[in-house]
Amino acid sequence: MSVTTVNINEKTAKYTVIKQHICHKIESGQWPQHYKVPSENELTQQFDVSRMTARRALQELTEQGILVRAQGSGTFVATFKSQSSLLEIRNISDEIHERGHKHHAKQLMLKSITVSEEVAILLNLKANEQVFFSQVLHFENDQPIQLEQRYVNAALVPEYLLQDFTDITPHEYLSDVAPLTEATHEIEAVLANDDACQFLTISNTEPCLQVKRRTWSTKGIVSLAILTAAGSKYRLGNHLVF
Amino acid sequence: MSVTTVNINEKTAKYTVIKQHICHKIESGQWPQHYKVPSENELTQQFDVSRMTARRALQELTEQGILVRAQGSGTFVATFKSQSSLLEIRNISDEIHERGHKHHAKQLMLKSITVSEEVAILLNLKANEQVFFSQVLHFENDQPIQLEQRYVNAALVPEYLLQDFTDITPHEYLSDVAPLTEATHEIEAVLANDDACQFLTISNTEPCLQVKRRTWSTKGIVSLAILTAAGSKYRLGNHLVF
DNA sequence: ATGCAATAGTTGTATATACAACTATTGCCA
DNA sequence: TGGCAATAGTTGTATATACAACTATTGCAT
Repeated sequence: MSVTTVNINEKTAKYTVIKQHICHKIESGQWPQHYKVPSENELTQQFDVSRMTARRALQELTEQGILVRAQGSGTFVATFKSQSSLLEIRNISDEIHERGHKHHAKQLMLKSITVSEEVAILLNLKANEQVFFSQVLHFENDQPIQLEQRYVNAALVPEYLLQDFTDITPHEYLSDVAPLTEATHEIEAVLANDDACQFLTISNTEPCLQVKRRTWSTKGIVSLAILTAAGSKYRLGNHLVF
Repeated sequence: MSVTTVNINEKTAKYTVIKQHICHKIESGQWPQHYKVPSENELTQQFDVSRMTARRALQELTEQGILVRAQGSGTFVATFKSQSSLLEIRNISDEIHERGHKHHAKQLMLKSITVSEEVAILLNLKANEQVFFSQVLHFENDQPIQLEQRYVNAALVPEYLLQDFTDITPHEYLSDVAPLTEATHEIEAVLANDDACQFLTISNTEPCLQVKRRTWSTKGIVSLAILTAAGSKYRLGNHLVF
């Protein structure tokens, strides 16, 4: 006769127990910064597990930035002084959807082709290379909230201007065409220029949040987006939107 | 006689080879979103490795958000449409040091104790709970660049006002006293108030970048910091500073 | 045809083992 | 004492194995 046992309580894996034990030591102050934590072999004995299990606990805590490992030397509590936080930069339509079921609309204002030298420098291109430009105004509940001005490397995304961006945002289109990219950002507080004032229906004395976002693929820079939002209209939470 | 062989080229571990292979398939578009990637057993055969090695490759790509795994079903290419980027929020002294060996100074402007109801609400405290306040001006090369106004939960950090912050910043002190915390942020573009204008030596029409940062420990909210920087003076790179 | 049990396939956890690569210490020899 | 080789200890990579947990399909009995 066989009996099937069912775990009602959440099973806690062995490596999780070890992780919690180590976290507790650090949180309670017993293990200060740079403290040498028990080696894999020591944990193996203390918790009566295999070395691979002890290793997994140390490994995952290292990935979380709580421990630091050095081959040949040992594992140590990381310095948490210069612990840095992260701010998420998100897709604007995702953002608006999650902030309550508000309506997100967008309006394409302008599409053009440029060969300007200034713009080429912004994109790290040569002066004679083609750049596409698009200007999209994003709405939330019929209120304009963000102006998106985007320069796109024509060589990498030749069909960019053929899109009309009614179904997807420029960001979504580029993510499809040139996936697995990296991005760098600059954030500034600025006064909007005349165009932006008009589109966002604000006065030219109102401070705006401006994010410049450069995205890269393995073949080079894909686009530079300049997003401008009126500071008082669009307060950002734990993340910026794009 | 024994011969020692030395690897001149960087050794590439087997699991790394598998990771690169998978990444290539995805980057080149051969494996689209939601594509079912080979199972651990299949990879084991294809690459002539053990299952644990194949597993490690899938595991690490999952941690990077490139794959998604479902027990019992399989491993799939993740959706990269709403891929979100991250903006790092860093310690201000670290930041200045790394931007070239510029000098970072700070000047403590004010320390006080408050029991104001407004402030208590900001910190999610009851109206009668004590709050400390500090105001520190940060300099880079003798130029004021950031004003840091900070409200601190007195119950959690009773000795906050005893510090004079000549050696460490308030942020560093709090990180020591209440480590392993989480934080939420709000970013706004604002016009500086009169105090801030005076300290930062800017006019009251100049837009400023303002970050509100709430830090939490397991015992509750620790502090609310309001950091104000003149937009034109302090353009932020890939990270905000604190 | 419907419902249900058995089954094959997949990922998750855990162990035992072996060797490689690196570090710090020990101890010997000059 | 100074320099160097041997050694012990630590983390990194890799394999083989076993079983648990979950999912989707297959196939049988009603």
